[in-house]
Amino acid sequence: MTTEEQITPENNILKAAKEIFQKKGMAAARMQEIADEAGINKAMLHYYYRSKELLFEAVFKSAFHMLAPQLNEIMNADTSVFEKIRNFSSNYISFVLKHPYLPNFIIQELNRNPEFVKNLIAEKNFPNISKFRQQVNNKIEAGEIRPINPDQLFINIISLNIFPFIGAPLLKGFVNVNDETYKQLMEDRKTEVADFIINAIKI
Amino acid sequence: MTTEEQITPENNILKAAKEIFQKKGMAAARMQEIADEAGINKAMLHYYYRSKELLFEAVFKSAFHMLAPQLNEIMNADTSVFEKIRNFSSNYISFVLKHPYLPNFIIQELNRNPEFVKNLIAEKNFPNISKFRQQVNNKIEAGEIRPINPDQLFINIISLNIFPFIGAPLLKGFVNVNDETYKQLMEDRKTEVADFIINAIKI
DNA sequence: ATCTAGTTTAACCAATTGGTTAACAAATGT
DNA sequence: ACATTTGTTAACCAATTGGTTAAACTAGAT
Repeated sequence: MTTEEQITPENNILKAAKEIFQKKGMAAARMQEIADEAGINKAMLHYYYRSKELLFEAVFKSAFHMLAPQLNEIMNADTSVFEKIRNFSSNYISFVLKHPYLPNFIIQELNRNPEFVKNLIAEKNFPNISKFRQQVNNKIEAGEIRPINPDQLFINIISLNIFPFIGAPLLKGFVNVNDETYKQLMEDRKTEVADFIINAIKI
Repeated sequence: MTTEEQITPENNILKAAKEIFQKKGMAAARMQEIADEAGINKAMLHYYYRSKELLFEAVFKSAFHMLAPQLNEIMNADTSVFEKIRNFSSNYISFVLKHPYLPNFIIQELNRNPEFVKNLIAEKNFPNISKFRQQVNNKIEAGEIRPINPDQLFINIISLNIFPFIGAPLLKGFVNVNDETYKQLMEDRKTEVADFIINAIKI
């Protein structure tokens, strides 16, 4: 009983808008282009979503809701720190390989409009890492992992999983590989990233 | 004898254009806004740089040349792998703390136009990591560090150093800290990141 | 059949944008 | 002193953009 994607005009528009907004960003996206992508008249966009700004917000929230709850679920799950690191890395890389434009879109638009994050925090499923923090501190006290600021560890986990996608064009140049080889590197990271992190903190 | 920043009209425009382009991106930046920032007439922008596209390219290359040579120098220096990791982390974080918009600007525009990277690769100072690769492989054979694909290690180094700046708005929300506290986290990373990486690979 | 509500379209509009132009001012050379 | 190049400005322009409108089409209700 997954949420069936109905083929309402709203969803059709949203899908087209996602495509264009995520590829070009808010400023460079054109309403006409979105209408073409959706195969409808431009006026329909304004009929269903009042303005470009509102359509963009709908797209952004939809995109964010695809990513954030996953993070939340994993971080608050009833599993060990190491399992969380493994699950998150594996799940996120798999997910992003299927939606390559998503992370860059979110990061970019949050940089463009940092206040936007306040809206997101207010929502119910906004990721909360307090449980993770506690678990890390417990492990440190138990002498099972090296002393580390849990926030820094969290930042490291996110960085290692997300940046390789956002920085793909640059990194492809640096390591000098073609798209296919780079994709294989990303596949490998599903397990490599977690191993790397766990090695870094395990005593 | 550092390259003195002359106060020619070209440099004045370039500085203003950097400010605006890096804050808003190519598409959202307005020529009038750049002119205002530079305190000159809009027509002057076209007098010194023919078009928005060319002005943007000048800004982009100038920005890239601030970052890439540093990477190249450190990676090709006559120092050990561990020293390179420490130097790079410390230098880069210090540098980016002074130029917070830079990494996001470069990453964003390379995603918008991935072919751009081909131009950059052709330039003389484009980072080359072959020496680093060789050093890592030697260390692995010598049994001093764990087996790891040098390219993956390189990607990890870059990710851990750069993403916390690009993803700052999001990460500030996740770890729930204010700007000042977050900046302190970044200061700490000058040494924490290198420690983390070295712990991950050292046997 | 016809009324009504929602849906769709083509034509239109005002504002903005990158870019040009032609006249004017300031140096620079002779 | 004069001419020529270089720098600067305000006014202008064509194209594009997000958004509107009024008329037409559809489908269900009566």
